[in-house]
Amino acid sequence: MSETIVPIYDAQKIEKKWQQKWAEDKIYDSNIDHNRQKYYVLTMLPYPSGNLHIGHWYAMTPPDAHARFKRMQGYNVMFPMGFDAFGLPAENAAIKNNIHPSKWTFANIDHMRNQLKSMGAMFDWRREIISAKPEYYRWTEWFFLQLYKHNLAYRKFSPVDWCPHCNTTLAREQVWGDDRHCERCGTPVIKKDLNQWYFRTTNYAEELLDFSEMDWPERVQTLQTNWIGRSEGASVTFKTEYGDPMEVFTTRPDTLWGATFMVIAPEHPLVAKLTKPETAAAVNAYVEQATRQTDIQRESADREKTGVFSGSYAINPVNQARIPIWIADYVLMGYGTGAIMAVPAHDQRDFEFARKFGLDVIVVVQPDDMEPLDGNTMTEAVPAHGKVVNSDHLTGTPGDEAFNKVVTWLEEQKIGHRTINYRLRDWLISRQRYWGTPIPMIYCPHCGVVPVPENELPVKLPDDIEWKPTGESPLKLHPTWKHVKCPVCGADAERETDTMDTFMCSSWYHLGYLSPYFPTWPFDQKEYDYWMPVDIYTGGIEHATMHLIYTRFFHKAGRDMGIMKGKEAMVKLRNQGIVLGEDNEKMSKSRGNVVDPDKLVVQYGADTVRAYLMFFARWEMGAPWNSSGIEGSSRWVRRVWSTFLEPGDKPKSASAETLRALRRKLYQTLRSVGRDLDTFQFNTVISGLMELLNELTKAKQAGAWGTAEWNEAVDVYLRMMAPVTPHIAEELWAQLGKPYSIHTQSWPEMDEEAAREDEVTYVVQVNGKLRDRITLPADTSTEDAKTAALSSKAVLGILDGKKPQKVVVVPKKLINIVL
RNA sequence: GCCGAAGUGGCGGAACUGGCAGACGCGCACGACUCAAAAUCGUGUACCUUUGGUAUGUGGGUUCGAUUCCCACCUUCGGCACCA
Repeated sequence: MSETIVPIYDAQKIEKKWQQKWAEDKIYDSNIDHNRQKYYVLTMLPYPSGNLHIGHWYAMTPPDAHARFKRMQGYNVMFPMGFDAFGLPAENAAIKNNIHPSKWTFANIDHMRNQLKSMGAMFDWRREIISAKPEYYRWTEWFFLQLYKHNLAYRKFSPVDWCPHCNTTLAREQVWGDDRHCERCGTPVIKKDLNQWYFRTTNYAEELLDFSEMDWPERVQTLQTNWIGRSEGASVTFKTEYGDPMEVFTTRPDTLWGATFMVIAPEHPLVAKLTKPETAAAVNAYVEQATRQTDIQRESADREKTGVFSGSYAINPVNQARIPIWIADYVLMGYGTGAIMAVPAHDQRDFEFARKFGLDVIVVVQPDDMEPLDGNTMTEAVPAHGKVVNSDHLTGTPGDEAFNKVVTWLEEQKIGHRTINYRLRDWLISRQRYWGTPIPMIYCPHCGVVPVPENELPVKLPDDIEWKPTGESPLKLHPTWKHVKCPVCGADAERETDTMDTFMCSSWYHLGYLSPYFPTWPFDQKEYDYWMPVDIYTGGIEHATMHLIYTRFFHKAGRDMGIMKGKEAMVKLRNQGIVLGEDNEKMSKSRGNVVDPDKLVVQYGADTVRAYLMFFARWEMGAPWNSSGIEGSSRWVRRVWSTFLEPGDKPKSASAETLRALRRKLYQTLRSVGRDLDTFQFNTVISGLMELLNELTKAKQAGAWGTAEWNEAVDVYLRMMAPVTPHIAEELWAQLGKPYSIHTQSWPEMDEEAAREDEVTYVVQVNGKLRDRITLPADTSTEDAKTAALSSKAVLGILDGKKPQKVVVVPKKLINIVL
């Protein structure tokens, strides 16, 4: 063989060369083309932390292969990339290193953009957006104003979750775990009373539960459904002795007659009014210690119930019973109305409370399959549904009718109505930080809350800023920034000094790419009408209840305001898993198990890294990194190189049978690789290509090199490889004298005839056990196959003259002889 | 406690509609090449009491036939959780 004339595979050189050429030739520019079907591929944009992580490669390069595949199939594909550039790390770095967040952020972006380019992805960089640029955030501000105009943004003074380490408030979604810690830094959150801006996400609770016409993973649907937490029930208005209405929510209106007391949260507004002089001392002490308690202590489910009697009574509207009102922290101000009717016989929490404080337990539901219940002797609540008892005119109602019957009656009596309660809260967007989008509002002593006029947007962040982590927004401490004239009356007024949650920036970035920094509207309508909705969106599962709910809310609100169109912005969603360190732990600097993609690119080349990331795990599962595993992908890439470039022995001497087999395998692979690139089964894309290479090697040894079939196979192989390993595919394409560029070629045509099997191997089973294999022509009739199986030596030996009871023939697969 | 996902060789994983379990790769072993090593190439690689038998977390079921469908359980991971 003539190794000397075959160039060495130099990934570094090839990859740089082609990346440069593709950029010069603008082959990945995506423009409106009404003659072609559009395909918008979107991958969650990175935060410019400073360095690209292997996780970014894992998240981005397989979708890139998918995008490239779609492009070869003839779609007009847009695959944009940008940076989610506002956020705390920049500000923390600023404080630590005394460097301006903007400087830090934009330097990181420049570095990371180059790292991203080393992937060889088909990003259309003309469409890049950076959320921290005023040209971008003016529209984030504008969206805020639209939400405000449409009464979807409001300001409220209330206790909010506050991270003492990040010195800012957090949305409910950003508080995680049993100990209620900050999603970003892990510090347990505390409560603070602040005046904050909210979006009415709860207005869309019901619609957000509807996933029809969406191809989103079940897992995300479940997470979001649980997060929204819908419960059907009734709202019933009790009255205090003084006539104050006290609304409660219950999922069990059929137990209303069993309410023996009421419980209100320690923060409930009626606490003071209901407290009698003789109970004041106890109530005040209880409320005070409840406030002091952390949420961790208050919310642990196994904790013993505590509470105190308010001194007042309420009237149950269904039977005029006079029942005591208690104050207890097992009732949460944040869910329902902060007040409950307690039915100890049928709710375990109420039962424990009643037993501890000696309150009545009245049975009003009797399940058919249980002994008659007795409130005085029962040891736990019976939450099961069943026949209504002891409930005036409703006594005797079967369990399955009780709910509707009671609610209808409540509505007739005008004491209650059917309602639905959600766990979902409104989205708290105020952050007491500098590096975010300013909230474009002004507080005027005469006019109150006044929005900044749209033609004055953007409200820009000041550059000269002091870094004092005080818990107040740095904008508040700036000497001049907040002082403005009221746009309505001209009086001295003050700007809002809080900035927005960065999830606000990422709620509409998919629209930012359509026409970056468009001057007159958040996007160019022509681009919107052509490209939207996003055809496939990919990203990490950790955003299931944050970004992915916010962005759905944003789209629906935008649609209702006439800005956006359609039910959802992202039709299809796929989540990648996590690449763990070699030690099977999450990668972190402190563990020292971080895999650096830059080093891998230097060592193996981007194509090998791409191939390995697609091959080594099920993409949606993720797996621990394996540094010797990547050698396999590297070998594959180098074997492709040498197999295609080195001439074979005995060229053109292969038998017709060899060449037929080669084409068969080639087109069978084309079928599976195309299917798998379409359905995100990247690992089998690579294994399919590996198998085919093994077949090519065999054919080459058998003298196929130089034949028309060989050349056809190489051509098809390179096209199939192009989405996965774009550089080596382009280089080999060029070396073999084919016209530039392989990435503007179309996906190979399927040849069904070539892929057809001439022969099929039937598995012969006796009683389901494998006994023989027989190879028959593909067009053998089932009858002939059966005859062949029954005359197989192995079968005859087992049958030993007996007659089979039954013979099952699965065409082209299997024959099972049942004795 | 509730909701969800996943359990297949030493490892990552494959198996399209219920039809040959373990494709492909890693690792390992042996061999070729080499003075030697690396690289490369080739062969082998689930287990056992081996004319056969057992194996896809465990135990059942449906079926001629189950990794695949059904029931119960176990383990791991993720989410929610005094949510009325």
